[in-house]
Amino acid sequence: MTEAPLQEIKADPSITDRVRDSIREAIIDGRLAPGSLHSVQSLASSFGVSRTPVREALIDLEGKGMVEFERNRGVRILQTSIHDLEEILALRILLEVPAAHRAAEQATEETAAALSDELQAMRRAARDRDEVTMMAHDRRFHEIINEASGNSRLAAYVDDLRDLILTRGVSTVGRSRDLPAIVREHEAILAAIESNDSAAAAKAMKDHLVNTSSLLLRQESDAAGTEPNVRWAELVIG
Amino acid sequence: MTEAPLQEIKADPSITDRVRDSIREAIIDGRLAPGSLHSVQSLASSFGVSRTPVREALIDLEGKGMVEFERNRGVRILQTSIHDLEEILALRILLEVPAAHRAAEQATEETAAALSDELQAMRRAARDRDEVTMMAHDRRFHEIINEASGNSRLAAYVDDLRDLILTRGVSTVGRSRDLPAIVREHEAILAAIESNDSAAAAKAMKDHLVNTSSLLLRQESDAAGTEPNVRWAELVIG
DNA sequence: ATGTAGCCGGTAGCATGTTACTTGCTGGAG
DNA sequence: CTCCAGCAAGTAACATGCTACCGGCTACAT
Repeated sequence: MTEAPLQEIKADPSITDRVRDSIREAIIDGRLAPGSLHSVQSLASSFGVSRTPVREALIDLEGKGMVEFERNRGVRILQTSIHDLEEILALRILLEVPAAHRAAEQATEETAAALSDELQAMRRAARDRDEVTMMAHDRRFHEIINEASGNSRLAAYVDDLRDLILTRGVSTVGRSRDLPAIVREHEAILAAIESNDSAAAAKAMKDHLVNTSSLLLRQESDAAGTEPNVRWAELVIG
Repeated sequence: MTEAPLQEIKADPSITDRVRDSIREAIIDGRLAPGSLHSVQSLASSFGVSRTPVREALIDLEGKGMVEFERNRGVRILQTSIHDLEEILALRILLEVPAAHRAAEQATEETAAALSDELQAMRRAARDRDEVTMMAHDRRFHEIINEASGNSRLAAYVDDLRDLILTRGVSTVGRSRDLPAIVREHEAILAAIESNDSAAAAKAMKDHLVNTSSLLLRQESDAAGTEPNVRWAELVIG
């Protein structure tokens, strides 16, 4: 006979897990400056733990391309270059547009409702000019779609890629465009998914990502040459 | 004035690096059986090193989805499930078909020559019925194309995905189809790239990957239901 | 002033010690 | 025979010890 658990077991995140999250946050918000060099020892004492979990967390982050060990020197905080940004955004287009297509085919009531919730939260954040909250719900919105595609690896990989974008310390928003415009693009995506119109969902997602990419790359490089990411975008449906 | 180096410096791969490669090989060729549980201590003594580099190597492999730590129990060798296989093959189609398109646009003499070399080696291996050598050159062939697309992250990610496929211990070849057929598919890809016909390159790559996927999934699941990976394939050009 | 040999502090990489926990086993109670 | 408490073995996670090596600094030679 199987008993229902009285209480959900607490996952007991390890010290390594917590340190990894802390370091990732610190990199994203710039407290660990791109290009700067740090020793495992100094990080460990600032967290009040031993060197081992810090080192293990850094090995993880090295695998995701956020830091790099330099033998006998320290660990370098990496900055994603313009070229990295182009690669990452191209990958997002290649993966998320088909994912939106598949998600629209298979979307259930629950996923549509969850997306609607996130969109509502984005509207509120847009009204309040709260860019940080906006970004968080934007991220969750995309994550739900990617998971609804049925390909969990795709969702996880895109999520990792987004951390790398943040490593530049840029907001997707940018000065030139306002938050309501972004909300509108997501509304189009949601509408297509709700009506199970997969072709429209793909097109809406593609438009959104191409817009975001162009804006981001122009904002970062300002010497706006030809944008190679639109050439990748030509290679997906929608 | 810059001097030419008298001798190429040897990169001095760390113990961790060598252990990681050894463990990966052992997983792929089945010496570390899928689902089996091992202690860091036992692995360390079998390699004749201390526990630290072994643990660090395993953390790397955990990030790539090949193993999983179980607290106070050991480290579990993971087997990629049928569903994992579907996800991975879908990702390869999504990424490698556009990559072939871009590679054909930008291909130089050198890349075409390198591809030709690999293809030649594949022909020899096919004639000798040497499946292992065949696979190695097949892998390198795809890697060259992916790198020629200009997106190094894409190439690196696809390479990681291929390790996961091998974790099932399957050969791409299968009993049902012969090596020369595979060579022919690659010949079509190379021909398109040599003539800078990007649309044809994408189509050839798509055909090749869809064929390989179908074969692999049928061989593994043998209860061949509808194959969801062809539904992903509909979403890319070619 | 300039170049440089050698010292020295600091570091990652690796080895080893410690701890809390999980699990299989065993033996005794019912 | 069945059940389970408690013991013992083994483990990952974490802490700490050790070492070769890198690079900046200094001070001396030219």
